[in-house]
Amino acid sequence: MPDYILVAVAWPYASGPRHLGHVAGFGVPADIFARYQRLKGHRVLMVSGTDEHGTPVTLVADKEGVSPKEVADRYNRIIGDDLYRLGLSYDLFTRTTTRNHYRVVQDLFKTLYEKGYILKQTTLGAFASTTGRALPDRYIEGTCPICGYAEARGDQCDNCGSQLDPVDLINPRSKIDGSPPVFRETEHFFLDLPAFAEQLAVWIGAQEHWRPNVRTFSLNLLKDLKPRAITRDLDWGVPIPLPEFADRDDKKIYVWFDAVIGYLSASVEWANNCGTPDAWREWWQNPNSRHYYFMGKDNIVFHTIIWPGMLLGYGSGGEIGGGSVAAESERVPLQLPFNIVSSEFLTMEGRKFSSSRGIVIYVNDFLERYDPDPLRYFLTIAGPENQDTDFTWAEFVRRNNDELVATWGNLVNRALTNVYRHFKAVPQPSALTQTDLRLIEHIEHGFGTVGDLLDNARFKAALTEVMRLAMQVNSYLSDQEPWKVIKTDRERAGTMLYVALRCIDNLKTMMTPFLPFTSQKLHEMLGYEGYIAGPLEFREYTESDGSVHRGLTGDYSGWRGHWQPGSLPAGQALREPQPLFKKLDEQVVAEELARMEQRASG
RNA sequence: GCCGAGGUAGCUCAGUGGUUAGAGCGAACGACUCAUAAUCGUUAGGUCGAGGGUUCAAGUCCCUCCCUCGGCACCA
Repeated sequence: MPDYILVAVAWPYASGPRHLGHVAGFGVPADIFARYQRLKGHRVLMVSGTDEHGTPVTLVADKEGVSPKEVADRYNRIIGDDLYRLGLSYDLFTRTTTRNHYRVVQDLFKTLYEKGYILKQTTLGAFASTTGRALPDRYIEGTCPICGYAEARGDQCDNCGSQLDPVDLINPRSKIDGSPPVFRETEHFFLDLPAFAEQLAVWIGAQEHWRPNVRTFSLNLLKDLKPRAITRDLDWGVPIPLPEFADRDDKKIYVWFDAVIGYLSASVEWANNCGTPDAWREWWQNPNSRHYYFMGKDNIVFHTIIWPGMLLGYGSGGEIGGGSVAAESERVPLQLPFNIVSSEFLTMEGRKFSSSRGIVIYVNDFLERYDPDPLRYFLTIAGPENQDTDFTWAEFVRRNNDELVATWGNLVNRALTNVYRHFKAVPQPSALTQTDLRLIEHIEHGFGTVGDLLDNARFKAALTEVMRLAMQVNSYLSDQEPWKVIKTDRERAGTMLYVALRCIDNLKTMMTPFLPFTSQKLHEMLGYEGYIAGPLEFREYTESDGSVHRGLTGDYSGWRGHWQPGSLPAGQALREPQPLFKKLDEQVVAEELARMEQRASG
């Protein structure tokens, strides 16, 4: 494996609080991966931020009578708090409204434009007759000209499935205020995707390590590539960096064009924040680095076609800056993605998440009442890794009580309680039996098997394997019965408990990517000092124009943990054991369902 | 309509052409009672959506059909 790994996490959209489906799709898997790779000793750069431009933010702002920036500020804070509380170990979680981001986005736009990959075309656009704002196709509804369905969307009829053009709708109206739209010609910039079709086909065709659905889906898209508009008639976005558009408030860069560039701009910002402005090049201009992107399946096209197309087009041209500027001949092209880890969707009690219908569990709401590690456990073991999966409260309670608490929590608790009661410290082992050695070896073997699964982004299988190992330690204890042996042979009982603790110490390391909070707690109970992994922190960053923004970051270089068998020192004093997890009352299910019903009807 | 994904034990899901199709949970029985009434062991439970085909061999590959879900590019 290479030394430099970029963990690029999809940017949550800042039009509202994020729900469990969002963090299940990209946040938790990405963090597990990043934490694991750091424990392996690799240089990991994990970046993301809130995606703050685009129509939905302006709609929320209009509705509340505030500016889009105020909406973005609010949800940037709420989402950042969510991610912090979930322990998502970003090297930088920033936002798309920074000067740095604008500068990098404009550089890419300009470079692509100068190289001829951005074309200007005139199209017919819809605008609200009331406010004059542009209406994306999705925000127009009317009667379907094909089947007569009265609530067809501007781009597609949900009834007959036909693809539509909003101009063809009968009796079209704005979904926002019901007024009829006006159609007029408008000029836009288009990314010339067909120019990259051949290169993309060769590249994607060679990515046999991608999840099959990602690869197949992307190859299919290539069959019919069209230039894609990368500007919008909107006042909220990154300005178009061409003289005739610089001061225009009615046309900005399309939110998705700027959002994917965030991976790069956040890396550049991170390097600046660290006082090493060229450090981002170790990931982006290093042919040996590997870039992993984490997202929900709805974002695949942006990460396998559009962003790679932009990167190919940019090549070694332009210079993003942030330090020394290399001569053009010495520039290295930007790295393409190595893997696109796309997840499916999480549904909620059998239904699609829907904020408007109250079928939703917001991350901040969830974390008010429950701990982050049980949620991380559930989202990993039962999350939408390969197919849509369903979140139900009954299943959450069961997974927590019958799996997490019963198997892993109880193993830790029973072992530590025994040791603490009789020894207060890691017992000094005497000669180890064949059984002892076999168990230790078997658990240590897990670093290989679990590690391989994590390298391949098979999080569910990896966690299942760790749980299986925990069961074997439980089995060992039940079989050896140190609590009986101690009455006649204190030395042998101490040895058994030493064996169990040594296995638990190793399982703790394997659990750390999945369950960082309780692993840290266990780390301390085992008598260690310092952080096995963490902590996260918020910092304020001031830019050249004086604007200040908050970033989620952390100094992860001080992590004590290593993805390898530990040598638990005999004699190390333990701290008094506490349960790692809380057992949840069955009543939680009824309470939470009632809460949801109330929200759905209210 | 087109494209794609799925349909495997009561539930949630693994399964890379090759013994008798697996795991966890649930169930039954037994053991243990150190531990958050947790744990450990044993057992039961499946014509792998239906029907054809290829093959020495099919849950796995091919075809047809049924059912569920997703995407279809100016929502992000």
